[in-house]
Amino acid sequence: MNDLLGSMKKSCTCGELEKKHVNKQVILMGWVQKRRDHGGVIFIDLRDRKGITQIVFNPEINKKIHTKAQSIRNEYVLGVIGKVVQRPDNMINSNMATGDIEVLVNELKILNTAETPVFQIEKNVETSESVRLKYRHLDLRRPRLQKNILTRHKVSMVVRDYLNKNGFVDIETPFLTKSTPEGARDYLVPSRINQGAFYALPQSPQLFKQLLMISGFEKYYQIVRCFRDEDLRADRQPEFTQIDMEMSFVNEDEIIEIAEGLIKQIFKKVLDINLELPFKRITYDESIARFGLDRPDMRFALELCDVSNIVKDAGLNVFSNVVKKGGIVKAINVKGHSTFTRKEIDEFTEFVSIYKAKGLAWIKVKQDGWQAPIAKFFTDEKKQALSNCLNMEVGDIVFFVAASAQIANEALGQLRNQLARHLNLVNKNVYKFVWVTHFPLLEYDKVEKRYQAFHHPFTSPLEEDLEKLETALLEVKAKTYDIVLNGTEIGGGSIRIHSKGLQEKVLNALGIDKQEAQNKFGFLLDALSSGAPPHGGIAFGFDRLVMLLCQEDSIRDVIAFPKTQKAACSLTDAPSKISSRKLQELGIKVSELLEE
RNA sequence: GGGGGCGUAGUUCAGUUUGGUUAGAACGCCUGCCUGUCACGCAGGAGGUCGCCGGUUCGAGUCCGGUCGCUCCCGCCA
Repeated sequence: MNDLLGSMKKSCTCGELEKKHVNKQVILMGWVQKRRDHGGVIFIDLRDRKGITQIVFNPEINKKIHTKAQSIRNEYVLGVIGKVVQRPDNMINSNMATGDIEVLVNELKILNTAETPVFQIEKNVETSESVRLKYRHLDLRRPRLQKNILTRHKVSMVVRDYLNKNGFVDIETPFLTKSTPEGARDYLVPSRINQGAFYALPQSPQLFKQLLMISGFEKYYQIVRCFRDEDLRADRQPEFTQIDMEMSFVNEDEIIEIAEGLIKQIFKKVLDINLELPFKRITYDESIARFGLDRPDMRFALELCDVSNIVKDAGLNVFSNVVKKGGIVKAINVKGHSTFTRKEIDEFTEFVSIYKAKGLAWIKVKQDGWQAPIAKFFTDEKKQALSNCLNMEVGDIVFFVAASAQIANEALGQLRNQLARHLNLVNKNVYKFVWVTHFPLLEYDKVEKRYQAFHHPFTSPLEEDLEKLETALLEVKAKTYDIVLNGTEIGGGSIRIHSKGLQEKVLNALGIDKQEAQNKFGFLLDALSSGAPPHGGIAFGFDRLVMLLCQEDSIRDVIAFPKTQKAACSLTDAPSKISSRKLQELGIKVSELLEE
């Protein structure tokens, strides 16, 4: 039988006692981190969220309590009353925050016993993720997740504080909402009252925050859950959190400025790092040209170079044929690494094949000339041109990918990051931000055979590109801005369309005719015609941001109760089957194929 | 939908290449001893459906087929 808490009240935490508290009577409560039973004296490390304090049971001081303490095991929950005493000089533990003192116990309550945990509640005891997820309540006791979750809390506080002070209003938006045709797959919720009809969980509060601007709130924010029914990744969960913002009467610069201020505050308050503002800005086109990706890691150079014009008639068919078909040849010069082995090059070749590159050509620049299978195809003149373009010097190795622009850029951009990892060029303690602006408004989906919004269908085109809406859709750039930190997109936004006419035009370009537009977005179009102010906003991936601040590799490690890659919760076993009665109530019949 | 990795004591792993006696180690756990430890120490002990199902074989942790789970990635994620 456990002891009752009664009127016992924690007087301090296990992390705060030091020399100046000596002789004080204290009441501590917490979990047993470790017991060391010497037959005579028993030491117990008592842990709470703030730290660990050594408590001592001495049979000479209190025989009865000492006897009781013999039954204590790891993770038991204790309440103790005792006196803070200074440790003898030679027994001070300098590795411990509270190592100067210990607490001599004169009253002990065993508030709860505990089964031996399936894994040790300690730092640096490796445990597989499946076990950690199944016993998440135990994993959350450990220092790593405690720290991450507290960091997450701190970020959230800083965000709220900053936005509140800047006049933003926290407004909740519905979770039970309308399915939209564009974008990710929706999570659906059946309606019992309207059988056969479904709500969708929001992929983001996009339209609601625009409506709030139309309602005149001018500055909105929310730290809000979003839902997308797509396959998971280390940085993608089916439910995730955004810092969502929207402002009226602003242009891109004002939103970027507010967002930069927010990031600066977070880094200052959470990591005590002073970021320099403003962050660098590059356009989407420049980002793709120089780094191959729309989320460049700016911690290292290794820029890409388009060599199509030089190699297209160099007599090397794999290059010239690609250029003839409208593709490109891009190259990356890895300075000073002509020492790459055959095996390393093979690995890089295999790496780019993930991104559909069919091969990876290379040239090693040696003292006595080029060493490369493709070298013989180049005339001296071409060699010189290539050398100049890529700044090739003795000791360098250059990699080439020839493919469609999309594949070549993606493959070489990914290779760029891979090379940086391989060569250890990335410093984990450096934080390089960059804004990537002016994304295309639309892209062409070859599978669906139609245009799709690159960002979302409510994004405003650049004013100077409005005419191209009629003539060259794919050349229209948009008023967008993504913020990228060390190669990870942590946020993005846009200026929205606030005129009904333009919105209809863009929907039309997306292949949504007037009738369909009215059905699906009628409420927005109506609102736009009711006096909508110019407005725009941004959303940050809260989990990703916290992940980077915690130097974790997966957002699962900054979410208290994450899902597995099959979108299941190991702790609760969700999702699970439901009774036929409940299904009936909802008017839902599960396909026979799925039933056993 | 596709490709890669992993699955052996409570936990982390070795053993699988080349099938062969009783499947090992560390940590944890249990018992006893121990009055100054803090990775306490000493002595002893318990603990395994080798993910699951099937096949090959005299014999399978090991080989083959299937399946489930975890994970990384491609596709997907406006």
